Amino acid sequence: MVNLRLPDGSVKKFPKPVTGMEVAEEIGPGLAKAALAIRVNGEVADLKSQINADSEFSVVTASDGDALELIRHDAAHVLAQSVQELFPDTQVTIGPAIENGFYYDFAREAPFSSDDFSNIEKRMEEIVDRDLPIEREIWDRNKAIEYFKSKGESYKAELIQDLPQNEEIIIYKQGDWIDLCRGPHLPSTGKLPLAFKLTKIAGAYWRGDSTKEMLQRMYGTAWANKKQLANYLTMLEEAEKRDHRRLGREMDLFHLQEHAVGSVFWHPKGWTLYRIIMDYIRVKLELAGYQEVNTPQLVDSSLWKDSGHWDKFREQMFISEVEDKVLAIKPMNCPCHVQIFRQGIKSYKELPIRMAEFGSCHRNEPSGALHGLMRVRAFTQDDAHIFCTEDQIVSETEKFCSLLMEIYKAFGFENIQIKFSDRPENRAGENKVWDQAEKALIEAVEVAGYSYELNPGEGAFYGPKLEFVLRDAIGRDWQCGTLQVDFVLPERLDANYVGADGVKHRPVMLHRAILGSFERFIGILIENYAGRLPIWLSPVQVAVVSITDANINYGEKVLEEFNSRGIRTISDFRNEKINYKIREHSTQKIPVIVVVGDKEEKESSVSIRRLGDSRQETVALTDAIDKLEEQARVPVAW
RNA sequence: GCCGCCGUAGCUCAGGGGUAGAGCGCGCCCUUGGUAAGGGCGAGGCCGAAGGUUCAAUUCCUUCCGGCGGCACCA
Repeated sequence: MVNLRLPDGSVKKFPKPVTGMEVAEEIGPGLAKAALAIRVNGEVADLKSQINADSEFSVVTASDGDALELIRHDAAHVLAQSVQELFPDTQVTIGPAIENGFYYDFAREAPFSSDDFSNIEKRMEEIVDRDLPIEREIWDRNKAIEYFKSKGESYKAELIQDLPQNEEIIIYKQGDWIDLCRGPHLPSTGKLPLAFKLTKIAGAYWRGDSTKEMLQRMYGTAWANKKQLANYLTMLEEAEKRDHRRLGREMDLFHLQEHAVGSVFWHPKGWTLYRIIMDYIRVKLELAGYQEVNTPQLVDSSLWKDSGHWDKFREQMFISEVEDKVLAIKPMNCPCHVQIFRQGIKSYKELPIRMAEFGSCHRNEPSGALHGLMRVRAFTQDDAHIFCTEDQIVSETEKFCSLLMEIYKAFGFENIQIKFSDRPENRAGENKVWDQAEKALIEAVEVAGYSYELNPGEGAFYGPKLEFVLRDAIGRDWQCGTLQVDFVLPERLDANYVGADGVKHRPVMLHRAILGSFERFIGILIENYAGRLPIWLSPVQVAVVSITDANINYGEKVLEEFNSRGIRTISDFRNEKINYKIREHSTQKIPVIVVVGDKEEKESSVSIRRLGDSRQETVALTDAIDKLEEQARVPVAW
């Protein structure tokens, strides 16, 4: 007897083991037709799989959240079959479902091109039409290896060989096409909704290892229906419109050019934005008890050797040889901050010392990693190092976290996740020291009351770290802030303070940043707001626009009054129609357009129009200034 | 760094063995117009760089540089 509890709480009884399909048919023919798979005790399984014991049971249909993964995984298989039918010289490797779609990695001498997509998609649709049953089989390991070897599928054979000895070799068949796969799958290719599309072709290393050969990865997207597919494609277009590289040019914020690859040319408006953010952070840090410093760009290699960078980080450092010295452009600020700490004798009474620098750093990032403002070779961090005692780690962590949360909130980010990254392979310092540092940091974040997830092996070479990941308006995650506990560098660079006992002690160093780099953070801001920055961040806050030449004198007066109150205001008194000017300043994403015409001039008022809102409001000039001054102000807590 | 694609006017792009085109933008003129593009005229290009093939290269080939998409990397 098998008892199955259905989602509505009722129980179906079967005298002997049944397949998912049989249960679905028992419940109703409509459901049986819509069934794609089943869920037994929370695990998705093939419709044809047998249920031998009492279970929680439900049927997975296209509207089920788990259906998409099945659909995407099947789409990958159908893609692979299509490619092998059209291009028999292709070997298959792996092809999983991923967020929004799927990919399949192929090995083939000749490159595929996106021109091949329409043919491949057509063949995929044909295979769906053929409605091939998808059958699951368990094969003998050696037979499977022999089979794939005989077909010239060396990658598949390698995969099977590397599977743990006790693992079953599961094979899925659709028609005469066979793949090693864990499943589960749809019951037949005909169940795959015709709502997929190939999106891109790119290289990918075999087994994700850059020392191994490069395969050709074909990406696609797949959905439960055409409408979902269309929505997704629209969403991609929207995301492209908020690309900070495009908006940076359109809004005249910055540019990049090949004479300084990976470095930014900031234009006046972009630099204004940069400065607003920096000024804001500067005030916040001062209020939080930090002292700002500034340290050299070019530093002798001997310091980097002492700090450990020469060993662990040299590849990414720009080196300059002058006379008989080898200098490096600093990739980090920490060793320099230790030098400031080391000047004079420090007492425990001075700790914690919070040393901040808007530190300009250069790192020779791999060319393929560069990406607009998000990944550059020259950047400025909102960097600081807190020199403290071990006892102070917890309270400093708490203070830092609350400062960070407050600042993120001011920029409009409220969804923050914390990751804890522990010791990496390539590291400095004894294991004992790492034990100590990891324990201290975990304890600190727990006392501070934040939840976090583990990110094993991703710490900095000198210490474990917390990473603060913020989620933007369209759901993408960005790692910005960081807090790292470091027992290594103070040791290596011989930093010490005199304790209450009159003896020298090592301080602990907390490396921390909130924005990360200004460049990257500005990129994130632009994309998060799709260029429509909050008024306090807008490089130009107000445009004063005249209706006709007759209003220019009044317009000049309005402009002057706005600017004299610290509101960043430009004027547009050109001989153009008001529609034209509204459009232009709207596309420039200026948050407030102030229109002055005869009416406004006569009554000393202005008409205010806000970005994204076609309504207008006419208010007295003095009121307008008071109100906008208030709204345009930097949100510093006093 | 690796694989693939791409590089033509400020921007978006078309073209293609006989040294170039559109729209937008820009300049000038007309227009003085009340909330997302008024009209006319005009200027603007070493067709990424260097080599090669060819009577002839922006076009074909090679190399380099840069960009884009992934992969790897992000200490």
